[in-house]
Amino acid sequence: MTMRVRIEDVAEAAGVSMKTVSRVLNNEPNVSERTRQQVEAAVEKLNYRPLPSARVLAGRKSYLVAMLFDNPSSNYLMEVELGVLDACQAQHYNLMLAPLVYDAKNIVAQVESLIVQSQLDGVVLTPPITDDAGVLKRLDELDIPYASVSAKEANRRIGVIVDEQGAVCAMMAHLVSLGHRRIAHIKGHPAHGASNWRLAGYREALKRAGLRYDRTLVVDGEFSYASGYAATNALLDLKQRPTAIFAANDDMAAGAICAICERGLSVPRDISVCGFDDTPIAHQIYPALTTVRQDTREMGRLAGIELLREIRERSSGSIVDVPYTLQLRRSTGPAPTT
Amino acid sequence: MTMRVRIEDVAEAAGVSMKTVSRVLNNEPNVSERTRQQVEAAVEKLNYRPLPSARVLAGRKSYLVAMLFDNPSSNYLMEVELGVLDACQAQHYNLMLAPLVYDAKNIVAQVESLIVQSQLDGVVLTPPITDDAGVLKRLDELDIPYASVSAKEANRRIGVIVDEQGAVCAMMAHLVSLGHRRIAHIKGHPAHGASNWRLAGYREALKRAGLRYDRTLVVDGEFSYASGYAATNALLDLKQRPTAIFAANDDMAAGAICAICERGLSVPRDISVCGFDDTPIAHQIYPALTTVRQDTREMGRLAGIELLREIRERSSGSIVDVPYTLQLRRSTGPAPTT
DNA sequence: CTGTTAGCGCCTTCAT
DNA sequence: ATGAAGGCGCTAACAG
Repeated sequence: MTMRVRIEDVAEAAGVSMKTVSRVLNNEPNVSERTRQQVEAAVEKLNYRPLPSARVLAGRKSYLVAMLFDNPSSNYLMEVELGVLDACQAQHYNLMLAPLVYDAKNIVAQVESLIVQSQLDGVVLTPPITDDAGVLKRLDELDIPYASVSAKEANRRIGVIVDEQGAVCAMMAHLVSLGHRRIAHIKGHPAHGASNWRLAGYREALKRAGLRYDRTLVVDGEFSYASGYAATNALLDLKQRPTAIFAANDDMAAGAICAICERGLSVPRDISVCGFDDTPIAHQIYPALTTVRQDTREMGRLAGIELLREIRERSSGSIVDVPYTLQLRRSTGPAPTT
Repeated sequence: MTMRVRIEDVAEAAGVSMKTVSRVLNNEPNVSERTRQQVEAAVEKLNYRPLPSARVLAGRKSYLVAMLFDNPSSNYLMEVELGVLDACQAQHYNLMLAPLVYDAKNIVAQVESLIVQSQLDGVVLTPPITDDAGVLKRLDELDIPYASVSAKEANRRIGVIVDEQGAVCAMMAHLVSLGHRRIAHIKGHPAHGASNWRLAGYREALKRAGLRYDRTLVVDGEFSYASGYAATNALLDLKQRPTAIFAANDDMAAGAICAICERGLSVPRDISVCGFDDTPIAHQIYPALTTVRQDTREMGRLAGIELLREIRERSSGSIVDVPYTLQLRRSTGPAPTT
């Protein structure tokens, strides 16, 4: 039975006092570089990790942050979570997962109770909670630092974003270069800011390409496979079908491909399809999906880093812009010649 | 800004010692009924709530359990995690996520350090850590309660299982009833017990159907999409192709479908494909995948419940058998008539 | 720059 | 049945 390694043991191993070890652990100033390295070596060697309860009890901080999310079963959130976890572990913070039931009626109360009961030092917000005015207001009132992942423009203070509108424009340009002129768009869930940006990018791209905006080609969706499937069936019933479909996320694009195949049509020969996110499903369907990749895990990590920075030193967290990349795969091809 | 109410304040208000208040709070014996009521009244009046950190630091329990896992980006684990979270929240325990690098060399040390440093009250094990003899041995030595999700038979003490062999047999019977005689199997990752059960079920089913075991029809895989794709290409290169492919999980089945489509063949007209797990991808690919469904979230929840039961009262946790169901979808059909 | 001395709020052990 | 003293592991405040 191994005994727990305490700060005292690290101090002894490094030949310094407990307090000096504590300084190093908390990135406090007034430690010489040499001493810092000695302490870090000892921490590494003994594999020391501070006991959260003791820190909380002695100090004023809880070293606990939570990630707030709504729809728990999405690949997107899983990836973000792992990234946030990376950031927290690197700085010896604990991460609490807070699955919320996104119900406008009591969401604010849920959040407040969570923060007070658990003594949270800060929270990471994910869509669509990033854009709930009530939650944001209460967070400000409680003076709790928070970082948002892909918040709407108006709500951005600290966190990460991707230039989604630019990404959509770039993807649309690709479709246009393939000869497509009738390009449809399946919108995302209206509560998510991403839905707006992606739609904005779609319209912007049409304008740049000199194509007119045809509202019959823009249909509602809600980010789910089923909604993409339904939306595509509506598009296929049109007198004049689109030659390409840009779905606001991969799941809906997968649903679109299914609907197209079921009618005996071929992707991309008859209709090209592209998505957004580059979730695992993108390369696990046939044909592999052309999509926009955003590094969600990295986004989570950066959001975590900015949050912790803000917690450590107020007003020092910022917005980080994470680059996107186009993943051109088999689901897009030249427009059919009519 | 009010000062925090401490146990001392309650003691004073009730006219007793701190320890007596503590006894009442923890339902310990040796408190007269009259005293108990006085204390409870004081607690109520002052709206006192014990501070978790202080409790953990002073006591021996941490109210913290961890879920150990290896491959973080799998739908399977995400679901299990949510289930475990359900169980923990219901009993006011905290869940810590422990992504491990499964490297036989230091996995035991990683686990030990995690447990000791974080003062874990128990852990939930997921495959393949469930079957790492070194880890299990050390867990027993440390006398740390643990619950396993789908452990190998020999390692089952507390946790949840599914009759995977029976499930595979049932699915195979379905294929046989569709007229298939040349049925291939893509094996799972060798370190996972599930791979063995599924292979065993495959052989068992062949025997029951009076079909001979043809080793050229059984190929290696490792649960990844890419491995399913590669394995299927090998099968399609055979002089005598299979008419059905049973992949040990859904990701590999998706890879199989892709490989088949790429050769211009059709699923299920030329070849039927089925998988295992019923992860989201199963109904997000075309054609929708016939597969075995196991309720992974429920499995996580039950594993959490059994673990907490064991923590509360030793030797009271047990093994729970979770039922499976066959999901018959479009990827399987009648065997082609030769 | 570094070390010493007190606790943080609660539970444990050992008295009474 | 109850209480007093001591410490859990860490950090804040104050020395040097």
